[in-house]
Amino acid sequence: MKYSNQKRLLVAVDCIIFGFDGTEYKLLLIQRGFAPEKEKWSLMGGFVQPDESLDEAATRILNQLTGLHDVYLEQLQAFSKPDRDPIERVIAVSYVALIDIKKYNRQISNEFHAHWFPMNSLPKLIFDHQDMVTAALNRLRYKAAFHPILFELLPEKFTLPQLQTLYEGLFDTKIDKRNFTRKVLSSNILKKEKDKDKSSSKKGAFYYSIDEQVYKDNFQNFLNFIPKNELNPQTE
Amino acid sequence: MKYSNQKRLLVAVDCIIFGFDGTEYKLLLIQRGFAPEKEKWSLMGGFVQPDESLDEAATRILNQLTGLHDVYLEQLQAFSKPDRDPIERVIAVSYVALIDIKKYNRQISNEFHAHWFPMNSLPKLIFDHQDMVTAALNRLRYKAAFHPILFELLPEKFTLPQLQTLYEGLFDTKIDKRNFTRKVLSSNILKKEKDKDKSSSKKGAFYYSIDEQVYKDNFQNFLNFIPKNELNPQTE
DNA sequence: TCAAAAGTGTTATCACTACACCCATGG
DNA sequence: CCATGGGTGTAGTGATAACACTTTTGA
Repeated sequence: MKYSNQKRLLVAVDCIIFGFDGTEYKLLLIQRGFAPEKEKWSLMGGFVQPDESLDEAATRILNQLTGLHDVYLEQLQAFSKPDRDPIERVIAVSYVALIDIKKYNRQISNEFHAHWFPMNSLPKLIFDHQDMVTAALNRLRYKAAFHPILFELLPEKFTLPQLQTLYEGLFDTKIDKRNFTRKVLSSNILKKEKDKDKSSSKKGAFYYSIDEQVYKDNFQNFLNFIPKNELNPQTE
Repeated sequence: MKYSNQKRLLVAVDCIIFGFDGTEYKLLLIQRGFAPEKEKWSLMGGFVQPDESLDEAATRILNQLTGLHDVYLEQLQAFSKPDRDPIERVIAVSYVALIDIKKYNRQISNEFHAHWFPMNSLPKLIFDHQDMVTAALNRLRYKAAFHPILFELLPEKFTLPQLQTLYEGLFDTKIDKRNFTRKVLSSNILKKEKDKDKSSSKKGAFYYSIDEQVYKDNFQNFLNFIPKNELNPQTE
C-alpha cells in the first residue's frame, strides 16, 4: 500500500565540513563531477537512499569524502526552495561536520577534487550552498558559545593556546589569556597531560585532553567568553 | 532533464503547536482522518506540494487547522527513519508553532477533530510524533532561555504576572517576582500600557506590550532566569 | 643572551539572588 | 474591612573583566 496522489521528491544531504589549521577556519569543498554546474565548487552531498536515515546518509557521504569515522555531525536544517536545483526539485537537508583537519586523508580527497578553503576567501558556490554555509557558521558560533564542541576540531591532545585561538578565530575577538585559562579549567572538562607541545614555542605548552566523564555531565555548564553583541540569533 | 537512478520520496511537514491557557502549556492535536492509524491522535501534518517550500507547507497546514496567519513558526528538524511510517517511507520535517490559544478558532478545529491537550497528559501519538514533541519542548526551553519568544503565546497586551507564569510553567520553577520584573523591564523590550487587566485580581495588573523596535535590536540580549541545570543540551 | 610564547593573581565592577512589606480594590 | 493578588528596594554574594610581570628554552 502506498499514499496515492502525492508527488515524491528527491531528498539530498549536503555537508558543511569545518576544519581549523591552527590559524584560521577552513571549509572542505569539492568540484562537482556532473552536470549541472560541473566543475563548480560545491558542498559534498548526495541523495538519500531508500534504506538509510538522513543521519546515515550524512555519515556515509562524509566518510566517502574524508575516509573518517566518528566525526562530529549535526543536522542543521532543510533547504527547500522549489527551484533551488535547476534540474529537478530537490529537498536538501544540511549537516554541519567538525573534523580535525590533520586527520583528513588527502588521498581520498583527490578522487573528488576536494580542497580546503579559508572561510574568508570561499569561491562562488553552486545553488544555495552559500546560504547553507552562512547558516552553519551562525549555528557553530551560537552553539560554541554555550557548549564545548570546538574540541572536535582539534586532535585528542591539544594545548590551551590552541584552544584559545580556536575561540578567538570563530568570534573574531581577542580573549585575555588568564581569564580564558581560568574559565576553561574551572569547568573541569580538561585533564592536564604530562607532556608538552613544543612545535610553536621554545618553552612548550602542556597538552590537555577531554575528561570524557565530566564532558558528558557538564555539557551544558560551559561558556561563554563571547561579548554579547557577537552573538547572532540562531539561524533556524 | 532529471536526475536518473535515484529514488524519490514523500516529504511531509508536521507541526508541533504550543499554546498556553494561563496556567499550563497545551499541545494541539488532531484525530487522524485516514489510514493507517485512523482516529489516533497525531500532530497536524501534510505532504509537501511540488510548488511550495517547507516553510510554505507548514504555514499552509497551520492555517488549515487554526485559521491563523502570522504565526510564530520555526523549523525544528527532519525525522527520517526509513520505517517511521508503516505505509511508505516519508521524510518528515517538523515545525514548532507558538500561538495565542485565545485566537484559536474552534469552528475550524472541529473539522479536523482537533483538541488541546495539557502537556503532562498527552495521549499516545502515532509514529514518531512523541519524539517530535519531546524535541520541540527541548528546543522551546533552550531558545526561550535566551530569546524573547514566549510572548508569541500571549495576546498583544499582557501583564507581567502572566508572563512570569509562562516562564515558570516552561521550566517548572518558581521565580522571584521582583527579580523577574527587574530583569524583564531592564531589557526595554516591554512598553507599559495605560490600562490594567482586572480579570485576575481586584487591584488589576498593568498591561505591557512589545516595543517592536527594541525587540528586533535586542533579540539576543535577553534573560535568563533559568537555573543552569534545568537546561538540556539542544536536541539536534 | 635574548626573543618568543607560556604561565600565573589581584582588584573592581557588574549581575544575580534572597528576602518582606505596602498598595489597591471588589466583594 | 478584609482577602487577594500587584507592586516595589536593598544588601550580600558570586562571576566576570581588566590588567603586567616572570618563566622557559632553542637558536
